[in-house]
Amino acid sequence: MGMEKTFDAKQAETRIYDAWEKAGAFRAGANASRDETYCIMIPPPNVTGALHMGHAFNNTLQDILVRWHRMRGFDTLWQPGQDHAGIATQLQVEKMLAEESNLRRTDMSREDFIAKVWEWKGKYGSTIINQLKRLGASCDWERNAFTMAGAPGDPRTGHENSPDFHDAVLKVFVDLYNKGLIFRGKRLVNWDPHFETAISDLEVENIEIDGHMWHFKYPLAGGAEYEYVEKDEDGNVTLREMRNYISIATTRPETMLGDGAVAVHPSDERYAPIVGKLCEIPVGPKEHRRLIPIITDDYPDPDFGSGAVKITGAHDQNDYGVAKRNHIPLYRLMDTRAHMRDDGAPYAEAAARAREIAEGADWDEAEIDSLNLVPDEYRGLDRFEARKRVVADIDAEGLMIMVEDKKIMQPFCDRSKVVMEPMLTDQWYVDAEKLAGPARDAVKDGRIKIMPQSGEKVYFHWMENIEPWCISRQLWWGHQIPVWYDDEGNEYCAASEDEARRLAGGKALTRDPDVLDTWFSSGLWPIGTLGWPDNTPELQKYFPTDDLITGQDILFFWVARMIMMQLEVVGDIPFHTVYLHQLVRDEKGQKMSKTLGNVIDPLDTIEDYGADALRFSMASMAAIGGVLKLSMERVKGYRNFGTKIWNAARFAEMNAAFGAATTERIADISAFHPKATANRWIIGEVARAREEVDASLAAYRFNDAANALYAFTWGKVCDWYLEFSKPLLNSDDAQLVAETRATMNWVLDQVLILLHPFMPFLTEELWQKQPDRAKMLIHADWPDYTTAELLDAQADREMNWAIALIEAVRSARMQMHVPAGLKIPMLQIDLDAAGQRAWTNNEALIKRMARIDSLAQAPEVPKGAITVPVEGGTFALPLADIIDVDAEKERLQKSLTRLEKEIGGLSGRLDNPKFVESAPEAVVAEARDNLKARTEEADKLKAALARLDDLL
RNA sequence: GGGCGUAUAGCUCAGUGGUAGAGCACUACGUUGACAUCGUAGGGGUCACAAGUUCGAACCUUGUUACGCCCA
Repeated sequence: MGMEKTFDAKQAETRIYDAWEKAGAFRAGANASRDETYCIMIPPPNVTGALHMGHAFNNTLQDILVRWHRMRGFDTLWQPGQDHAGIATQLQVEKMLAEESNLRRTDMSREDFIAKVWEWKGKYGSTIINQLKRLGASCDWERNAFTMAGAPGDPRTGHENSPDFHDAVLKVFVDLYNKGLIFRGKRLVNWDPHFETAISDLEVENIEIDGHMWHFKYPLAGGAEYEYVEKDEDGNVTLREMRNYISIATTRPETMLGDGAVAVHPSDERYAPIVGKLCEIPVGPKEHRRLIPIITDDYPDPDFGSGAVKITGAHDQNDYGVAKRNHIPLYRLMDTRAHMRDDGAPYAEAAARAREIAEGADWDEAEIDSLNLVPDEYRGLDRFEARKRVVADIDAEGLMIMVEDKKIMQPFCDRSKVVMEPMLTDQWYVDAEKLAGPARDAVKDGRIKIMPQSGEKVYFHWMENIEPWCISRQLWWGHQIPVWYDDEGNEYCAASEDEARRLAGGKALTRDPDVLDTWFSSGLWPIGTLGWPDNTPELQKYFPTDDLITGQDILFFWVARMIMMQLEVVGDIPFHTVYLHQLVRDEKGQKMSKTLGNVIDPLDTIEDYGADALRFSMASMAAIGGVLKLSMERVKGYRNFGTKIWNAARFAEMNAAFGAATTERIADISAFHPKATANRWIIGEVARAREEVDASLAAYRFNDAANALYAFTWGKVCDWYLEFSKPLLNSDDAQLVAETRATMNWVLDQVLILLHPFMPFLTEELWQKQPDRAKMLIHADWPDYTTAELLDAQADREMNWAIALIEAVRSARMQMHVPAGLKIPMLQIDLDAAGQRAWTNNEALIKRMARIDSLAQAPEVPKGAITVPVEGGTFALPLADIIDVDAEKERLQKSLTRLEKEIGGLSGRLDNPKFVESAPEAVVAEARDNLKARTEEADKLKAALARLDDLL
């Protein structure tokens, strides 16, 4: 009963994975045989997540590194876990509640809602973990961590052994607060009107959309007029007219209601006559039109639009800066849903007060914030509806100059996809600038290496322009901020309410309702998962961790913050190397998105081609800094590669060289010295492959490692060695048969070992077909033999000579249309000693593979024979009956042309005295050798061509 | 507008100063006892463009063009 013809991935993968898990093969320290540790922290997927190609790519690379280190005997930990993903998870649960019981979050208490979230997490939160298992990820799942572990209400399902992440997060908050690195302030934040929470700068996506730019007249107060003069570059007057207004352009007319000023550049002569005067916002009830001052500031660009801009400090980042500099009030127009405010005094009252302020009355921030300057008829409207109404009203009054269609950049919230609204609110901030210094230095001085190197440049650029990090979110699902307030608004920051009350001297306290940005907690991932603040054995052993493999897109979100926070909290770097990879795109290079419909689900791919094929594809395309364009054709190709390996093993098994049928094994390769050149040769090739794979992986060149394995396994083992082995295995020489079986058995084992990190399932399945395994392949010992030990230079030369001869004969046969099955005689014209030895040692396999039935000596190439030049000699194929003279001439001429081109290049270089002088000796010597060899070969071809001419 | 990149075979991409590579696709032939998810043999390149450095440039420098991503 032999092996099947193909590997049944569907049937085998879960079985094998279960066996690994059951054996505890992934546990921290499993298979450790040395003191060195190796640790990777998984970028924690969201509990709401489902595996996409980005995860598949990211985790394939991690798994390759982890398996490689584990097999090499490092004390290895791949720390898994999940992120509580504040907004995403809250949204998911709110949706579920709405569908199931038509309830809104606010219909229940915060505690009850949180309980629902935990319940949801217990039910659905492990989806992605099971998917990672399908991919073959060898994480230590018993240590699965969770960024909300230990928070109130945690029932501990799915992360039973996670350290109390919550405690760590609160401790860090309190510490940073006490060091003055966390502060609270009223600033303009990015506000998500859908989720009604602040978000950080990084969570805003600027997208260019089709918009409009409206140009309006802001009439001067009291009907004043001025002479408006426009000049061209040379100072010639191009327009001169009397105006009673100033022209203002805006993409957001609804915010006009909150204008606090109109600003022009101080050097702008056009408006010099009216600077300091008041103008009227052309909207709202006529009798209460608000007046605002015309001021100067460097912000307006005189060449853009009219050169005058309206300043709405509470609803635009740039305007906010201008307003702050010029003491312009920040009038807030919208509520948390970005509807026009519907609170406070009637418009007439508010507008009257605003007028006093514009004319110089004193004011404070609290008063300004309470003033609702939305005219009564717009109150409660959605901002976009308000925009339409404002535009229509101004137009009706004849104050609209024009409206341009324009591409505008609009900020969207990356989660809710609604237009972000800048909003003036109280929020908590981390003083990121203070944390940035040490984080920058860690990369600058090389303690942390970021790959590709361009990532470092991007990192520095961001670090040098870093802004305070807004960390409070107006959500319920998350780490609630550990700050309490007394009746007078004093803050008490402490890790527990008891502690806060002690600080407050027993006063009644209310806790800040906000929660922390999810990235604040994931920023503590490296230490938090290892049990910090307790000094656990794992923390001592695995921290700092080694490699961080993650997507380029979260360099700022996560990587930079981890570096900043770990350095601040424990004074050490979180990892040594950051490997940033690109997003996975479709084969045309487009982002995969639901709207484009080009999403490839990795689970479908695994279903169709097996996890190994997907993994190998990702590895082979993971060039440093490259874009990964995934094509199913490629995955299919690597599925075929798996089949090829499978069949190589099958062949070996049929020949008693693999599996249960194995008769010969090699205990110590360095003490094994086979006789046959082919056996000696392939052993050297294995050593080459091992060195190449190790060197590539050490340099994070996954593609080089994968491609080296592919070329070795298919191109050397299958294409040549297995073919060479056929005559050897059929030999009458029992000793020869035995050594070939032993060699083949060893070679296939090495193929399985070296490929295991890339294709763990198929290789483990094959490995276990041989019953005498001491350990599973996942724990097999990674080899350390070298070419210095195992490569036999003479065998190498001989086999390469034989391969070249076989290829030359095959090529000649094919071009002469010799039937593939036909065995033909060959003549040896001349051959040096090395060639002679190579022939004698490998006669059987050369004859078989070139389909030669006999070799005879001949003094010269007979007329009508085909010349086959090789290194150190010439062979000929007497095909007088079959030969097509023209075809042969064409064949020879083609080779000759190619050679002559090469010869031309080589001699050109060698004739140049400067080349001989300046180039390294080795390069010159190589060129000379090449020239000599090429010239000899060309001479043979010329002679052959001459003989053909004789025939005619 | 600023920053970071990319441009090499029909496609997707490697390429580390010494004269061009892989996979897929394509063409022809082929079931010879591992494998047709295969084998054998082929065809295919002005390395975006221009200038410079160098004995020598796909590779280093500068500029141009086109495209991508990030930030405003």
